[in-house]
Amino acid sequence: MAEQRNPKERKSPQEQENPGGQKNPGEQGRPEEPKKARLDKAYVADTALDLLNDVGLEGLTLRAIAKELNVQAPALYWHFKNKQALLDEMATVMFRRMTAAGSGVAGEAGIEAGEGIGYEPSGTWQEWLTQGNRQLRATLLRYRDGAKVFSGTRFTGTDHGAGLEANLRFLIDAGFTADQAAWASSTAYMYTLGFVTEEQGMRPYPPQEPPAIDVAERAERLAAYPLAAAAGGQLFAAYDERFEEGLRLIVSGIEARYGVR
Amino acid sequence: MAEQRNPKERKSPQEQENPGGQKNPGEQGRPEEPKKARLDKAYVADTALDLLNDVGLEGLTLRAIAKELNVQAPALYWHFKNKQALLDEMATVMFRRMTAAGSGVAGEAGIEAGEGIGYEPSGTWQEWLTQGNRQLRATLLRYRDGAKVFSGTRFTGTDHGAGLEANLRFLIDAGFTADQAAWASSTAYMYTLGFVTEEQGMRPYPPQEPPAIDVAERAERLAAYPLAAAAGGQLFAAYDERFEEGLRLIVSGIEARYGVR
DNA sequence: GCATGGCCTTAACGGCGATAAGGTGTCAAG
DNA sequence: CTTGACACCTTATCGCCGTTAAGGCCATGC
Repeated sequence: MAEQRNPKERKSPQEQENPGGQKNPGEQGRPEEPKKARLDKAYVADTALDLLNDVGLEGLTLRAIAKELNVQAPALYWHFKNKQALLDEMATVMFRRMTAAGSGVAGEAGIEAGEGIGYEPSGTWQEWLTQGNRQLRATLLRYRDGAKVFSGTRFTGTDHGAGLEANLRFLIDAGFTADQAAWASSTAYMYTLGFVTEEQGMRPYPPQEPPAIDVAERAERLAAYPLAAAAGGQLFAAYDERFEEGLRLIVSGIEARYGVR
Repeated sequence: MAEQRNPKERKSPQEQENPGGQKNPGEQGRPEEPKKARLDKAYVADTALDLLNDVGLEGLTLRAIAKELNVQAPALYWHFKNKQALLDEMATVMFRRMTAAGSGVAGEAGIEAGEGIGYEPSGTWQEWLTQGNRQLRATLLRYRDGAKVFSGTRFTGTDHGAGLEANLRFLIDAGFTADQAAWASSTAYMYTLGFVTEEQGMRPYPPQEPPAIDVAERAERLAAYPLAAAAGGQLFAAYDERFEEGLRLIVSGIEARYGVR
């Protein structure tokens, strides 16, 4: 199944990989109403991913997706056995886009870089791991509820295999044992996923201020707990710095505990 | 709101904190069919939490909860403005149960110990943090989809305030700055939440073998990626040890980076 | 020219969260 | 003792969800 698409823009299946052949002959509808384009898995997943940013996960219904595709909802069942399968495909697309930017991160359900394109091992393992998890976070943040979609998924293909392999390889080559490599990348992965899940739970989309929780109001409610109130500002804002600091803590821990610098 | 209930068994609101007063007078139904007991928030949340372990989050419908309570579904709207409010209450109950066992963990939405009962500061900050996150994981694991219920929640009360306060206080007393304390506990919290979310996504409930993913089958699929396949065994089993190792990594990182031992 | 089968449509089902409106029992005021 | 108010629950119903069944259209291969 050598399915590869360029990740630039969402295209109908006709446009992609059919540059010469003329399908869809009886073009007689109004030009305003986009003419019905044959669907395929990737196109549907792509469209759904776009729609996700508009309506969020709870608004992402099959009917809404179908409408976006100028199609009736049951049509989707020709391409996916159920909604979860569509969500899985969406997560796979997200994953491919992340790896397209390169760098490594690995974990539980398989989350990592590589996948066909050349993962270029370069820099220290610290940079590799940090950059990989940054990349993961950035990818998840690109989509509303991205972390939930992602972690609700079980990867079915072997897409993640190559990436996980590359990731472990890199760490092992840097001097870790296989177990240590797995532990290290898994810990960072769990942290990142947990972080972004919370972040997206609190933050509106698209990422912008003000946050969903009124920091001032919260401080008042917690007046009896000065430290907690003070931490509130730290905790509900400055996600970027907090994420980076956590990553640094984990990297420091790996260095200290496994003695690999 | 000095609401404290012993966490042994689920009790109807009549039984709890009404030892003398006689409500529900005309007791004339069959003893087999449990007589309709007046509801209240805590009783409903308690029942829903029990039901959660049977049916999972996606099976936890208002109608199912109502049936468990021998009541019609709309009755729940008298006590909760909507389903999310019920889920919030459930998370609060989980939180209280965790703190009843004592120890500290703090994070984003507020997750920590204390709450009325005396949090007893004892031991090193390393033990405090480790034990707190262990406690958090154990609590989340007690309920099917516990992590999802928990992290989908925004705490409304000030329940978590006292605990967060205690947690930060402990770390600051141990020698951290306020920022460091917040970063450290937040990082550990994100890790734990991410870990258990993934763990519960992979594992059936109740926690038992075999895991949801066939390790052998997976290894075969990933035959081309020997490291990844080998890591699969590590990654999909032995959750306890992996969690502990990740915690150790984080604690080591805090020690190393902040220089507090 | 006709059958085949891939892809989509229309129709409908059961179940969901939620709302509206009305009943019933408890209890304090008169 | 009567009455009115109000807390709490019921019945009926809404619109939307994911999903299934059945059938129609149309490009293609013989």
